[in-house]
Amino acid sequence: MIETRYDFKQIEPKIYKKWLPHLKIKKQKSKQNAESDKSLSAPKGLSFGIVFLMAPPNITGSLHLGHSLENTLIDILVRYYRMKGQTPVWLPGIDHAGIATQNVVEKELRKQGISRFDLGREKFIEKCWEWKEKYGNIILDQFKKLGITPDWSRVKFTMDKKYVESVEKAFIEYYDKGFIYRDLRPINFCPRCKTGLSDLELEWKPEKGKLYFIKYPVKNQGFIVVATTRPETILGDTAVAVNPKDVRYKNFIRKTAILPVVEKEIPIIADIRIEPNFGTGAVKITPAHSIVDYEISKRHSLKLANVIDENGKMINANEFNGLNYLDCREKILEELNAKNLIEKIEDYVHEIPHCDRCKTAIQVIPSLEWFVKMGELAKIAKNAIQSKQTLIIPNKYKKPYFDWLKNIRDWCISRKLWWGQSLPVWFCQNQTGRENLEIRNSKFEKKLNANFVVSLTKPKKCPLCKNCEMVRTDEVFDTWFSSALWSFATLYTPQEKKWYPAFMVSSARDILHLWIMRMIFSGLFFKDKAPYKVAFIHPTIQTKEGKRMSKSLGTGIDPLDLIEKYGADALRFGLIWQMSDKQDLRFDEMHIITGKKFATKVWNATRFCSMQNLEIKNQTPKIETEFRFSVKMTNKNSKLKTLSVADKKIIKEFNATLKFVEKNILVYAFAQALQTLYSFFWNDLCDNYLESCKGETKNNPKILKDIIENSLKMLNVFMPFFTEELWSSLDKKQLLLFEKWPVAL
RNA sequence: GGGCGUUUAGCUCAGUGGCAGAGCGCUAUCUUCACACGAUAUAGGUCGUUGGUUCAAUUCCAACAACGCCCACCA
Repeated sequence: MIETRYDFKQIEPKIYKKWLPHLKIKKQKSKQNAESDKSLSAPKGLSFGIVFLMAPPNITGSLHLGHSLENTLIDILVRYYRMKGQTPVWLPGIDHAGIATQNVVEKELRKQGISRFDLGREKFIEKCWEWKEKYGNIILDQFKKLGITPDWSRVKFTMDKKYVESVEKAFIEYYDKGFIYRDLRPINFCPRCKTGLSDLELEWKPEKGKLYFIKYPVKNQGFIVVATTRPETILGDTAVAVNPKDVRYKNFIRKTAILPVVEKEIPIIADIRIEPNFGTGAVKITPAHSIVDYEISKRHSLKLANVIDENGKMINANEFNGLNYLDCREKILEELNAKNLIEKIEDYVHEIPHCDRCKTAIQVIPSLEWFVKMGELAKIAKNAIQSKQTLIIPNKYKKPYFDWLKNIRDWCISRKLWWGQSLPVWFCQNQTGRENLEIRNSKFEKKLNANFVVSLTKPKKCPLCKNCEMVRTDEVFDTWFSSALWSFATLYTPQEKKWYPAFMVSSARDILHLWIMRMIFSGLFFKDKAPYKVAFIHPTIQTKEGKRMSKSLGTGIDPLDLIEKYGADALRFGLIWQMSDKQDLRFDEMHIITGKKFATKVWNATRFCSMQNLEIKNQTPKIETEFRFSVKMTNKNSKLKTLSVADKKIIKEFNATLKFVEKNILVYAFAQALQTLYSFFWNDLCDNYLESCKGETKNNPKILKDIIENSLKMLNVFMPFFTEELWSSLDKKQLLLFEKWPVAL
């Protein structure tokens, strides 16, 4: 007997407990798993095993709606394939998220008035582990509330011992194959986090400033005027550059300018990177404090003059030493003014990079860091998509993927953070390898690479000086270096190792480059196979007003609140209902209400059906037996007489719906599938057919039962909880989770 | 600066070379024995702007505009 009301708050947790023991993939059924069912149309030209990778959420806090959408859509596929008799394997996990987690833990400490430096490195890392234990579990619980069905016995964490080992091995393999080098070069440095950042971890914001036009004296030729926003970096200038085609400066090229204040001779060079139409068309080159200048300086073999340190203080700057760079700017301007070397000052708004995580303005300073050469890897990444080893869906994301690879820089993979996986690099204590690094010459690289060894374990004897106890570097990996290996580093056991490559991964588009692309070339580099066949990019969830959803802006919506209010089924319905292949999704709560109402509708229709059947049973038990054959009756030559016009109509409509839903699930058009199912159930089934069953019933009652039960099976992949509950109310022995996907009637 | 996307009912969005659709909201009626989280009926749109192709354009093409996102970073 079916209850009159469905109480999701009570029932959802109860149902999840029923599923839980069955989510563990015990044994891979040898041939049955991959490619067994030919009717499953894989994307053209692909054969596949049904392995899904969860994009491991950061342990920084709780989940957001993007996670809910992403994992709901994978769950739909997983449930679908499971009902199709496959053994889908969905591998869950969480990410240690180096800089992000370090920052939230620091924030927590700041509330108590302490910094990580007060605590010390070791204690701080302990705090991070405590954080991980707490929030890692919270996140997993949140997923369970959403009703998703990964194999929870295989949760991986990017700082698991085995995982870290894979990361170290990958570094060593890259290093041995010549893909990794160490270099002193300007990097984006966050003065607050005290670490370097990659280009992808910056946030650009406009800021009001001044553009100073400064006269640099040229030997025997008067002046050349350069425009700059940062006069203090004059101290680090090693050249003035103009565009080779710029006729105004034709006679200045290869001449010598006198650097003001410093009174040093610097060359005037020609480089195509200089834009003639901006400023004066002449640019001061400060290789140590500008990434673009550094690139120019490399082409012209210029020296690196480091004049600002990690704290924004002046160094190697004589009388200016120790000054904050802004104070230094004032002094320099005073001096230039005294010498009448300032032509003019204009107001100027320009984009300043900030730390993506803590929003502090970035300083560009030279630092010794580790880099991965991207040339070859970019080719691998490009080829994987071009050769269709991996499909990016929707197709439109291929273009940004390729564009990014065109002008790719080498990847800085070291971070000077505390929370993370440290590099397997051991330093000799008797050779610093750091002398005279400002001078770029043939000995430069030798010296740079003369004082360390790359090794998984500590060398017993220092191979360099034969004498010291080597010390492991305290540098850690960029989190993305580690998560780039996610597709195979999570496979610990021999059985798990067979699950490479996976079938599918899904993410929002903001990590297409950070994660998706890097995972693709990493997989191909280390395992010779692309890590998955399908990278599905789902829309980014915005507020209803089209604003970014973010906790700090107060525009975020907690999925748990919605589950509390409407239930997980309704949340899943609402998210999928709104999902299109557009790049954004403006989230509106009303669609969740629609989901909630729909669940009630289905609940009541099923209840009506079961009451009808009960009546039949009680009154005329013989009819029921007769109707058992009804499914077959629809075949051409069978007793069509027992079917009414309405019966035939609803069967036809059901079959069309089934076909459409299945087709759309397989092309990731989940919203279309769900909307079709919705209107079939509500309009065709409830409004028309079911109404026609009332009164003097000429319809075949078995048809109603069949259609409702088969609809529940289809609905189950979208809204698993209440459909499962209904199923058990219908006295079914087996969980709906394991029922077979319906076939046409 | 380069690229991408969006623009259809009050709101969030489907959709189509030939009477414009859904959900929510609104209005009216109905507590009829599955469901008021319901039923029935109604109102609401020159389908961003301007041109072009076509017998016919909301749909195809071009330009423009607004909004959003990504990439670059010009000192």
